[in-house]
Amino acid sequence: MTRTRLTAAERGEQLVAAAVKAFAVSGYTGTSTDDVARLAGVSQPYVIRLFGGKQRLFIAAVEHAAARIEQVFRDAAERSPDLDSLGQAYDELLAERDLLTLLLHGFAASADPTIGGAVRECFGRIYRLVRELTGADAEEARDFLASGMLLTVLASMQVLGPGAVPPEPWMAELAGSIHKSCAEPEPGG
Amino acid sequence: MTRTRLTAAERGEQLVAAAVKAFAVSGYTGTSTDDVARLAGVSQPYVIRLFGGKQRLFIAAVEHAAARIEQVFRDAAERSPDLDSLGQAYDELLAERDLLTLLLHGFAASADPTIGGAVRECFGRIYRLVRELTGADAEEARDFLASGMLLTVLASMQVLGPGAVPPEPWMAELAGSIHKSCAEPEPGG
DNA sequence: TTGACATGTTATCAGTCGATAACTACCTTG
DNA sequence: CAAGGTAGTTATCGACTGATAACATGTCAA
Repeated sequence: MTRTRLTAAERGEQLVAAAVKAFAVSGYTGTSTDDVARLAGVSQPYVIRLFGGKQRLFIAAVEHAAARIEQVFRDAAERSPDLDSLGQAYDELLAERDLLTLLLHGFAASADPTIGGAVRECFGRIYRLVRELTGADAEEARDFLASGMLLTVLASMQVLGPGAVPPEPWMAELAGSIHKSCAEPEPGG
Repeated sequence: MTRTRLTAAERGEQLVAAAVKAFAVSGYTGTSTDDVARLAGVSQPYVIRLFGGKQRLFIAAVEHAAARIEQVFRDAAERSPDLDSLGQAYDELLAERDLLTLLLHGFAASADPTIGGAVRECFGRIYRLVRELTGADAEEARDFLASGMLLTVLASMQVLGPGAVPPEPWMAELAGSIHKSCAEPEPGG
């Protein structure tokens, strides 16, 4: 029989994973701690006790998402330490839409000082990591992050990524011009 | 004596303006219809009756913000129909942070099908307008929107715009490299 | 003036939410 | 086995929210 009780650390990780999924759908205020609790199969008061409050759970989820992106970037840079490599890695992150949408909810929720502080720190860390891994200058890093933000927004709007909405012409145009710079050989060549 | 009663249309406009401000701070679920009502100086049930529900009020606010951006772009294109001109206009929109943050909340809330549909329509309309006004190709328009999304996120995070947080090094770097392409002469030259 | 419509309010409700308190069950260590 | 810490639950609460209903007030045309 499987273990019936987990350590607090294990349960915490499980809850953060559930929080990423739940908060990505409905945002900070729109998601109840009970939503997260049920997704992880525990009771709602236990979530509160483990994290000390809803806000801390949300911030933990945002930081988890940011850490995941950092990890993906590090892996990509290990293969090839340039912006193209990281860009390709970010494209693959579109498959994990929850991460990106959660971050977007975090950005939008920055009016709350505590959340804003945490979110800015995550963003700054990613910016510095991109420059450090690729040696890009400020302008190059800025363009890279700009593309990333557009992809993040499009993914959250379900214009890109798995389970995307039926494409309108403008969506196809936008998606088609993505990573033109990555120089895929023309189809049928 | 000033009129004590407004027409429904006038009150509606007033409420949409209040909704933009209120929803920008706390998002769709985090803002109560009573918040909006008090900001506009009317009772909460009246807001519901005028708009039919909270969701319709939110969508009206998002569409208002998008329409404002379209208007700013049209004005800019009338002066000079190129992307630099529109980019400069968008920079000035940073002063109206509410608009951009509200849109960001809208993007993030796209998991709701009704809101998602409205938000995607606004985004598509802006994309088409940019191409139409400037004659930009898909790739140019994409880069323009990407920069816009980064600016929107930075403004929402209070990294840019009025009342921004005390700048960290990475913020100064990101802000400093913005619109390098707009070719300001080097300082002290 | 009067009546009818449009503008707006107060009262109220059923549902939801985050958080606390108190209790229970499990597991390890001596 | 006993005991104490760890993991987890149920019960409950006060506050808040969106929406409805009923009522009140201002405005304009005939």
